[in-house]
Amino acid sequence: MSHTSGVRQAQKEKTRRALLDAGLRLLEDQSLSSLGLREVTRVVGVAPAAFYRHFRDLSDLGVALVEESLGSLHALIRAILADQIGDEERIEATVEAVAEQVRRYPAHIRFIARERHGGVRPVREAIAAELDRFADEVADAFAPQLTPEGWSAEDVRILAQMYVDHMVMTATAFLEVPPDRPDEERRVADTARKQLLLISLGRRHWRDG
Amino acid sequence: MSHTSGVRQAQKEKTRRALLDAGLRLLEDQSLSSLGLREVTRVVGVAPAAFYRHFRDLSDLGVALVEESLGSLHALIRAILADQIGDEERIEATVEAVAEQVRRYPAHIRFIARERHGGVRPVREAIAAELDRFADEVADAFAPQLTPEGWSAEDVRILAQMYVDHMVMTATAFLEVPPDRPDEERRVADTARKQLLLISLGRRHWRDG
DNA sequence: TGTACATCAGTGAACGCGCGTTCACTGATGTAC
DNA sequence: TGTACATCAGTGAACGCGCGTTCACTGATGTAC
Repeated sequence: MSHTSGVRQAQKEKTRRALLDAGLRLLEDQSLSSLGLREVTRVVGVAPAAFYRHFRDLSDLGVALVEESLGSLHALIRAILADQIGDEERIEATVEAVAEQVRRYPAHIRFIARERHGGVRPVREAIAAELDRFADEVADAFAPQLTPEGWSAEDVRILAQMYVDHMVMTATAFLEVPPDRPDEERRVADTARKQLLLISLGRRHWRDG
Repeated sequence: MSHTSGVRQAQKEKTRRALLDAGLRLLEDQSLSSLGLREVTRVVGVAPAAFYRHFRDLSDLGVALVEESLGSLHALIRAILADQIGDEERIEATVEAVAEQVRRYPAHIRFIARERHGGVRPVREAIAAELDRFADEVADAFAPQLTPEGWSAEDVRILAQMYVDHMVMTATAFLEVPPDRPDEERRVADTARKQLLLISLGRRHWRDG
């Protein structure tokens, strides 16, 4: 089993990580379709040709970044959904979790926001697929409560999609807050909470509206 | 007043339009930061240097495209807001208007969606400024009804922003429908209407929630 | 443990190519009288 | 209306530059015995 423990393997993995990190860093001020392969290898300090030992091309690296970027968010959402808590606490927890995620991984979030509708199809498709899986999970978490209230599966899914879209929107709103402006950050959080509350109110009155 | 009527002036304007159209067309499958100046002039059939008679650089052309892209949408929204009609009819009219706009100007809408968080700052800022003006207008249209109900100006503005964001979201959802799939298009419209209805229900119960 | 051979991540030089920008120019359009 | 000069949108050649990709290579790591 030299595959997982060798020195060579570990060094290769280290270079791969460095390429991903350099790519992500460079993507803070440009989009994937204008990122250069040589630019990435220059930051890492390896020869341009070394890139091909790890990725077929830059869109391949982009897809790897999608998985990494949405992976942590995914785990986080699942944790919030699992908790059996009331609407208002859930809203509070969701907005705080999104804020924290943006604080910790701003480059990942920016990458997703930028490339979601960006110029590189495989990356766009990877993001769309991940966000769809998100919405499915949210729908599964809502179904036990809403189905007995008379909600159809389609309507539950529509609501779930709205939550996911709102989360992405909120994340990008946090991103646009300049650093060291906690007042603006609070305003964004406040807006997000109110919007979630509005959706929540709509949901409660859905069947009697 | 040779400025508005001369033959020379008219020909210059024609070339400028051709550059904008070529740019927009090329931006259907790539993002602005990877678009080439020579690529644009090649499509138009002029020398690369001719570009500089019309725009300083490609991000300058991008900003011009933002104004053009959001201008027509702007007029359209104002028309919907001006009509004194009920919630459900307004939702119907809004979704249909967005669908029609996407059918007519798909490239413009795609451009906005792509560059809203894209890699070119001046363009991002132009889009953000235009969308903010949208939200202001929507807020102004809602205020007369909501203020007497006890809504604060901030909350009206938050609601307005939610509508604008939802419209952009719906537009991009329509864009992702493959051509000649009226069934999928209907599904997107249905989802958009239900989401707007949910927001509308939330709004009605805002003050007694 | 020691030796001989295999693997393969990273090198460095080379390639052809298209890019953005500059410049002096041309010739049709515009203006003054 | 006709003439002489000014303007300026578009030309075409030239420039230096960095790009992505290829290739045979090197030398440290891994494997078999």
